[in-house]
Amino acid sequence: MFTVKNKDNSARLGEFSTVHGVIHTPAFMNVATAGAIKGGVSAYDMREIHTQVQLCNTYHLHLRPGDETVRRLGGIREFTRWDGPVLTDSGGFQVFSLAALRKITEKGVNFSSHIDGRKIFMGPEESMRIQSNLASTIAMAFDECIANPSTREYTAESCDRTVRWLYRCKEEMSRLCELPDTLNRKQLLFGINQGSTFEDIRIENMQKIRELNLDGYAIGGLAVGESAEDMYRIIEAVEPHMPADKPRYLMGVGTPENILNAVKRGIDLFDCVMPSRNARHGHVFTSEGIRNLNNAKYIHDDLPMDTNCDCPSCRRFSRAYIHHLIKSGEMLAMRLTVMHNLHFYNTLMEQIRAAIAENRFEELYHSLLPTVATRI
RNA sequence: GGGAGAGUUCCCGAGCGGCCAAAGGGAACAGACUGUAAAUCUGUCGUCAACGACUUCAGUGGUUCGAAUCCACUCUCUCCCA
Repeated sequence: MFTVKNKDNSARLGEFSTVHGVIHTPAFMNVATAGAIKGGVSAYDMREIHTQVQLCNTYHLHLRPGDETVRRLGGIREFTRWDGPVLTDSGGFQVFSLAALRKITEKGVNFSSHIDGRKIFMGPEESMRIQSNLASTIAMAFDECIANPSTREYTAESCDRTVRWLYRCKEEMSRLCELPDTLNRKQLLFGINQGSTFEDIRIENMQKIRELNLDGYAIGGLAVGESAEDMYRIIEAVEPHMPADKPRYLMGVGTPENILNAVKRGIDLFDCVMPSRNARHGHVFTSEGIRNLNNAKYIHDDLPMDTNCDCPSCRRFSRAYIHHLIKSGEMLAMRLTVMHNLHFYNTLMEQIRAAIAENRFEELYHSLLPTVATRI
């Protein structure tokens, strides 16, 4: 059940009620691909950094430890001890990112496992069954994330196939939710819009998939190499065709700047690997801009990573200490920077929500934009 | 005192007459990262007025058209025997 509480121009403040809790939107979902946020952040840390939703991956958990295993252990929420909402990605992105190891047919995709090279098949039905076993709050449709650039012909052909897959996803999900021993019989299903950078294909695709009346809609296949302008252009083109009463999720995006721009254009949900991955690599997002804590200039810097931050890391530790931990290869460095970056993203979303509630989103947008992408 | 071996660019370590400013690591410095095959990857790493020039392979002297590589002596270190 999704309700829009307030609209500030196109920016929306929403409440998304699920069986596993309410998600206040706009929200950033914290990526825990294999059931944990990389960098040593567990479910009990996630409350401290204001996480609302955990995102896990169908493909990874299917390979290891196996979705049947997760099911026997009570589902992904019980398994990871994260009691809030969980969104599972369908494995569709792996169709794209493991491109060298796969073959796509109408039925589905043959992958080569990145772990041991063994052949695995995944189609819409397999993806739904796995996600049903994982018992996430929200399942994503099995799609093909089209590479950029792609030809018009290939894009059209792939989108049509993804729509056919979507029908199969919905049917299989409905069937699974009817089964008495299904762990989450209220599992939600989101459809995914594709169409590369072709506005007309994007719109046509959106019109087709909204007919299925799914629980939410995602825009996929962006932030895969196209310019930010192209990305915003596509969002602007598609957004008017997305149901107003359903959550809208921009998959895999992005930088704080991207998020501000997407919220401004009516997007409610985000996820991205960037805050956690960049943190592991020493880059932290702060209220003053982006810092690279690898840099020698932090050797004697006794201030916290972000002087305006009250995350567990900034409340206690200095840039100099974290710089030293990075240089020494201490895993604590990653934990502290990852927690900070996710806290930064999660509280950025809180600021955005507060601003929309008070009809001052534009103001926030203009005050944040100049610093958020600056390297310091 | 006798014998054996070794000294290479910040460190470790290859090279054993020309293709050597010198492999490969490490360290250091910088950069990338957008539904995570990523605690990963890339670049720089003797000096300079830099598509070229200059100074380097413990030191000094020599052999050679040409030496980090061969010879002599010196210094330093390691090991073995007394």
